[in-house]
Amino acid sequence: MVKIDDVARHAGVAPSTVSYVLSGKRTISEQTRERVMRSVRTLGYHPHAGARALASNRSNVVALVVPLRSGIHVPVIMQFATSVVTEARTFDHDVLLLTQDEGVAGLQRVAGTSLVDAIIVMDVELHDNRLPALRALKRPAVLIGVPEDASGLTCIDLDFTAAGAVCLNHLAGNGHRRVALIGSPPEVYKRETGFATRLLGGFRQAAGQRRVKVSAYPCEPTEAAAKAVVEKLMAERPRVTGVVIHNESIIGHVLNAFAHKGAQVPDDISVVAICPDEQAEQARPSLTSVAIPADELGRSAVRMLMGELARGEHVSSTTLLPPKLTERQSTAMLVG
Amino acid sequence: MVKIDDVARHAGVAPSTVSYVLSGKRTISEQTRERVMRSVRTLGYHPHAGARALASNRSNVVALVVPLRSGIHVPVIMQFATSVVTEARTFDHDVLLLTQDEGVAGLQRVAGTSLVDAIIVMDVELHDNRLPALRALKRPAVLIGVPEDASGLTCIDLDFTAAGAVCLNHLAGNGHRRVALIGSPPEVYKRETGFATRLLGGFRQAAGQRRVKVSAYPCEPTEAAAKAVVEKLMAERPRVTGVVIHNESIIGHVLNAFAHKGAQVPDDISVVAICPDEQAEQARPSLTSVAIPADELGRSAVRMLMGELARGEHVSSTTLLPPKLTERQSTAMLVG
DNA sequence: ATGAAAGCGCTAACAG
DNA sequence: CTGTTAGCGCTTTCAT
Repeated sequence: MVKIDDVARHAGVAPSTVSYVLSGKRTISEQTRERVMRSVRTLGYHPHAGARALASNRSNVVALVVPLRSGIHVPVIMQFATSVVTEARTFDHDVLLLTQDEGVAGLQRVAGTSLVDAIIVMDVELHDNRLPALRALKRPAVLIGVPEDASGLTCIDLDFTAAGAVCLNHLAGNGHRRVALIGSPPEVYKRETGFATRLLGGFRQAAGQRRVKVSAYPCEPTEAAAKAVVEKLMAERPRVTGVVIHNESIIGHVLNAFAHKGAQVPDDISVVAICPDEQAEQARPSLTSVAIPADELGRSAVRMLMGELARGEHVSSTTLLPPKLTERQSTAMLVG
Repeated sequence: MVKIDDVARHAGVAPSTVSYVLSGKRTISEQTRERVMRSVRTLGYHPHAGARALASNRSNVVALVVPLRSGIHVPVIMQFATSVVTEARTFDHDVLLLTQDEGVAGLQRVAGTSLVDAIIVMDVELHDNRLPALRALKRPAVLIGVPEDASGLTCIDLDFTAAGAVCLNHLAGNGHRRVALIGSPPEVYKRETGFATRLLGGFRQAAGQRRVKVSAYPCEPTEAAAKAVVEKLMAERPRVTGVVIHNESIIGHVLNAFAHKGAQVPDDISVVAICPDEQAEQARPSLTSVAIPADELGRSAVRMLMGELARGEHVSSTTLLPPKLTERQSTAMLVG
């Protein structure tokens, strides 16, 4: 392995100069910079990550904790993870992948060993058991999702309360007076995962203001469950004309079920989904939807972390991205 | 931060003894081991990962390169990644997540800086441009997928050739004489991703031996494309009674399209899928399928890497996992 | 079965 | 603008 002394010798400078050229932490004359860079390239020099981490107290790695459980659409996780990796690379950082099942111990391990400089935690629940550990950590962390008590923490998420309201208001604005929400599986609400609860809350509150009658139907992520829920809905509330779907996995199945029962979208039923734009565009008919901005969340999470690392000081904050509703073919004005 | 000297002092031993207790690299009396472990716990000691990597020339991290492109079912990637992380943890290793778009440079970076001890590369193509770099790397690597020239490399994959044959033989054994393959998007075949090409090859070869007439229909991963392909198939080859689907994303759509055209599965059409067992079980009707063993591939990949790291010597090999076909409700004996 | 001490390769004062 | 040097915290010979 070629090391910094080799490069220094080859370029006729001091090792520290090579280090400074590489880190840009002090001004170097264009001459020597070039000479050093040439040596770096010809020798194929790669600084040793461990040595660097030891000397600088920075590993240039961030941890990403991904959920494994149900209720979160896998493609959204992947999209988020990809966005985190890509953005981290623009800051010269790498990403260590952790699964949620390591829990608190995993966080303490990677932070305690200085394996990572910072942590991103996906899918944080309202009463997440990792919150105390996260607060006690000596490294910056950003949570995707907002716990009930976010004090001392940095959180970011889509504003699901506003998203619920936006969906309802869109339907109400189109004249719909009876609207149903087809949502996540019951266990997601029980577990108190913030996003499902918040969306339902915003949905209900807006309904109250608009004097729209609403009902909620949790739904497991299977075709059979989707079909059953649609049948139950149509039997129990035959006068419902608007539906909000907050469960990416079953969107297609719900649409098929409506078609099967002879309900045309949007002629008989208007549908709004909360899902990635890509999915909304591919559906037939294309879906009016509130986007799940996985890319933006990932990018923002990384940027906030890098900001904290650069400043060296921690400021608690929670950022809620405003929902963006895009009108497509699945919603229409209620006639008659 | 508490360091090894603190632990040593607290336990009344030398730092090296603490190190040996933790690594188990030499025999320690039960007495001192316990004393040291108690000190470790009471002080909350976590060895510094960078220092460790520098001194031992081992980072205890493996890189996982995941694909971003189309043609690979996202849930399978996640399942594989999860399995890799979980298995790596049992060997006290962590996983660094890389995306394919960093290409050769990414491999050289993480290997060159000693950030990782070993590398797992998913979705390797027949003529993958990373092969030379992978061969030249001074660290063990295992490829998921088998390139045309696998010399000097360690590869592992499902035996897709055998899988193609198994699917065809199952249908042929049930009396089907005309069988179609609905496969991956055309670009996957053009790109020469091994698995699609191999499956098709095994399928065709078995058909030749069995004197079954076969045809192949590439298919984009959208509902519209699936519907179009089914219509085309039924128009062009009305006498086809058996179908193999090798494209996880469209399985549901294909089944719906058949139903829509009045073709009952399995009464009119027998269907075999290549997909994760979980997906096959959830489909209605449940699908006779050859499993994509993402878990097992992930576990095996990690184990092979750990083996090489332990032995310190590289042996090239390619492991093909035998396909396992599970009969479910979607295939039946051809009658009439 | 345990200690002592020499690095591992780099960064960041400090010095000029 | 550049060089000198003292560590960063651990592992691992070499000793005993």
